[in-house]
Amino acid sequence: MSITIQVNANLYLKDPKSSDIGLKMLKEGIDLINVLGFEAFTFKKLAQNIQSTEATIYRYFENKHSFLLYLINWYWEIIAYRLMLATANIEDPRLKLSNSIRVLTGLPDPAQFGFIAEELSLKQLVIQESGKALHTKSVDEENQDGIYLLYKSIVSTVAAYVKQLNPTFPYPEMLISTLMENANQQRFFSVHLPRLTNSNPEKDAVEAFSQLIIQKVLE
Amino acid sequence: MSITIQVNANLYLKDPKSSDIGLKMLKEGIDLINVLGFEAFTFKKLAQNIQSTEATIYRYFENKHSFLLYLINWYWEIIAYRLMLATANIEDPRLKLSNSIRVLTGLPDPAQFGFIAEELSLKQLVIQESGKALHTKSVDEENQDGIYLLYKSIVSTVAAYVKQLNPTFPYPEMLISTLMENANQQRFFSVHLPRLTNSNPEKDAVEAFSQLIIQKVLE
DNA sequence: TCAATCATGATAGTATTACTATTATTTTTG
DNA sequence: CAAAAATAATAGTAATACTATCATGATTGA
Repeated sequence: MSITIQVNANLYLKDPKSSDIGLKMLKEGIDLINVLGFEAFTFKKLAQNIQSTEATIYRYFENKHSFLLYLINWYWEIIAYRLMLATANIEDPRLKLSNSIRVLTGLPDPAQFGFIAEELSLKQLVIQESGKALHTKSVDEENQDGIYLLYKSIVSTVAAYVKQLNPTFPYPEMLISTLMENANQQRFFSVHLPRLTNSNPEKDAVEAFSQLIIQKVLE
Repeated sequence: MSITIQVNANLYLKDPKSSDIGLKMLKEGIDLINVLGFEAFTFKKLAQNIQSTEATIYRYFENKHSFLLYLINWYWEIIAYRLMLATANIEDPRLKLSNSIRVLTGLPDPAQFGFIAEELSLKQLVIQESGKALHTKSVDEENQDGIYLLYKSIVSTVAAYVKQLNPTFPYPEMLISTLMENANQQRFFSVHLPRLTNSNPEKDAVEAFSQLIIQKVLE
């Protein structure tokens, strides 16, 4: 089975998944950003890496920033897809929620993944760079263009399970967005500033922490 | 009473608090970054704003990135100072912790502030830009230079109260760094992506949420 | 199969940025 | 008041984030 995940059309000028060279841009782009960091990443370097030219890349993406947003949205699409799978045919809201928290904050199950090839390197990229995509003067404009619809719908879906379990809990969206964002933050800490966390790459504790919070807060 | 808060000496070439023009750099720099966003902020623009030159600013700060780190560290110094005040002469660890959470996640008490003039605009800057300062390829180097010592000591101090209250809780540092980072994140959401949160600028709920988490998790 | 269209490549160019360097002028201080 | 230090003025550089132009190769549809 092979799955192609579609990304919001406002994020590209020409669909990169519609051509070989576009696919190369995505694949090599992810790796290059992971190696160089987003600041040092340039379309020129990417063009060299895929034996193409800056002009060609600019025909697919308006600019560097859009390219990053595209990749992050792609990641969210994967998460949304996994979320759907993980909650399908489950009635118990408690289980629905706990499966969702696994998808949002856990590490991808090695037994399961592989069929979305870029998932791991994309996750790496999101951990390192997603903060930069959001915290710009252009958030509001991008929000208007619907760039964050998917992100909001993920939070809203999972927050609904929270409401089901505990209708009087006053902060369902805040609880979910906290745990979601925090998962990336803690994994960044665990590599670079380990004193700020109790998780580490050998024994990842981010999901356990998140499940604990959920359980304690809603019990 | 007037308080001057000292910032880590690795963050500047020449102490900006030691001269008039240096102080202007800080004051105008904060405002300019808040207006333009860090990406569009340049030393040239700052120089124009303070009737000085790029060269002069470069004698105080190695580069734009260091300037941002300086400002964020200054904010942490203020927080550390407030933390010290808020926990002085208190024995009960429960109260110590709850006062600490107020300092880390609450809004500054209008009755109290004013004596550190830049506090409000600095907080604004931290909410918008602090993610960018951390998520760079140079984190590890900066960490080696001791840039994050203060941040780590804040987390460690408050985590110690958590341990006192509940010695078997397995994630004290993670709990505190989660709530600390989240406070900025949620306030960003409340302005730009309100569907992701249950706090809003009119009725800020970030501290209440944080205190609730603490209470539920440690009870 | 051939022309038209389209995607890409090659190359050049521009304004801005993030600095560095040099020298002149002003301010501070002993 | 002289020497030292700080700042201003100005110029310059390599890199970046694009835009523009035109040639070439591939695709397609009549």
